Amino acid sequence: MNNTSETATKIMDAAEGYIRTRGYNAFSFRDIAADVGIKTASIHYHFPTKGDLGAAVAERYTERFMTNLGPAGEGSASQQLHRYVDAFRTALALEDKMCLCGMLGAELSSLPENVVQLSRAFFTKNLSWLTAVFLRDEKLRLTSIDAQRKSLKLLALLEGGLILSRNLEGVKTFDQLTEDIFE
Amino acid sequence: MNNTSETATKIMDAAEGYIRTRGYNAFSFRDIAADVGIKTASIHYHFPTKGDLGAAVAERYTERFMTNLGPAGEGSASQQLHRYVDAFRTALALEDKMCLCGMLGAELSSLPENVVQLSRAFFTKNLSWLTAVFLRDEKLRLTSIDAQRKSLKLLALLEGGLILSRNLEGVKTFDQLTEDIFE
DNA sequence: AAGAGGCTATCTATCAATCAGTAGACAAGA
DNA sequence: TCTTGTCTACTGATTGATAGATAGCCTCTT
Repeated sequence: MNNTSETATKIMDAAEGYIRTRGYNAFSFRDIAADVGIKTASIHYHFPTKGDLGAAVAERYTERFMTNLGPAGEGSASQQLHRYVDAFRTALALEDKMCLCGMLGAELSSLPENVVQLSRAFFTKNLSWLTAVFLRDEKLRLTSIDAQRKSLKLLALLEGGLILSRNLEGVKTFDQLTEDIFE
Repeated sequence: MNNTSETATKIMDAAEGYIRTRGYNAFSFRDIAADVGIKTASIHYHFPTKGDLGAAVAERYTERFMTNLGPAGEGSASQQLHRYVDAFRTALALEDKMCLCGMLGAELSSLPENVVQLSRAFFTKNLSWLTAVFLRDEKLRLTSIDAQRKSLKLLALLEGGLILSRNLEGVKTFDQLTEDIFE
């Protein structure tokens, strides 16, 4: 049950791909097994239940996402905002994928409790990071509460923006949505 | 196969409820049958396949949603915008439900083709309605393109806002997201 | 009026496929 | 020998869907 082994990584990769395109309830252990080239029983060795797999994927995704962003205090606020929006844009442009936690957050009521908590944690971590960036922006000079609200609105715009973009005109739609958020 | 009969309506009500809370792939004919008080075979009489049921629900939802909004030219632009945002807010506040097509839009890649098309149609109809309202706003004086972009951004904010609100602090979060969209 | 036929809407019973999950054998490597 | 990781083989439950019986009701014909 070593979740950093090569096989475990491949399983998580496949699961993450399915969740971000179809949703948590639209993939099976069979799908994963076929992709990785193993039997379904082997998946259970690494991740005892589907909920465990979902939780591991959510945790890894959040960690990787935050690591890629880097510390909120790094570079200029404007740079950091661009980097943030680009994290979403790239997923859409290169792989036509949703944000993992945007998808899980929508499916909320049909998920195991631990997955729900990890999805929520992604949102709160993102909001903290964004709020710190907005507070550092010298042009804006925001109060703490205003920075929080601005973060909330940006995150909502991006999560909803991914849904709309995938259903309408893809990256073109996404770019129309995000073009003027940097003032 | 009369989809306006009392039973068909109850089936659609139940299906809509499940889709808007759990998603399309997280409910079964058994769930519906239990709610309505019939057998699963009876559902197939009214809606031959799950895709047919999903499509009927999406069509009814869009129709009802647009009817409740009324014509884009009615009342003041500001009134209409408030009414629009309130349509989303009410669903969240009273029943903790997503927008049907926000949910379907997220699950895009795991849905039957006709359901995808109807979900997309909901978005385009909403965007047309919003654009017409924004263009009528005398304070804003927007170009057609700017009105379209503003519509896109509002819809994305609301769809993403529902996801975040359900995962964070409910209506409180939603109100923080929408408080200043009326300038 | 009586009854035959057809339509509507439900039921029982069942299907093959798929689901997540388990038990236990087996092989390779330490 | 013990651990790690995979396999075969299986389970019981659930999935969407089908076949066919049945009952109630309406209409047309005799």
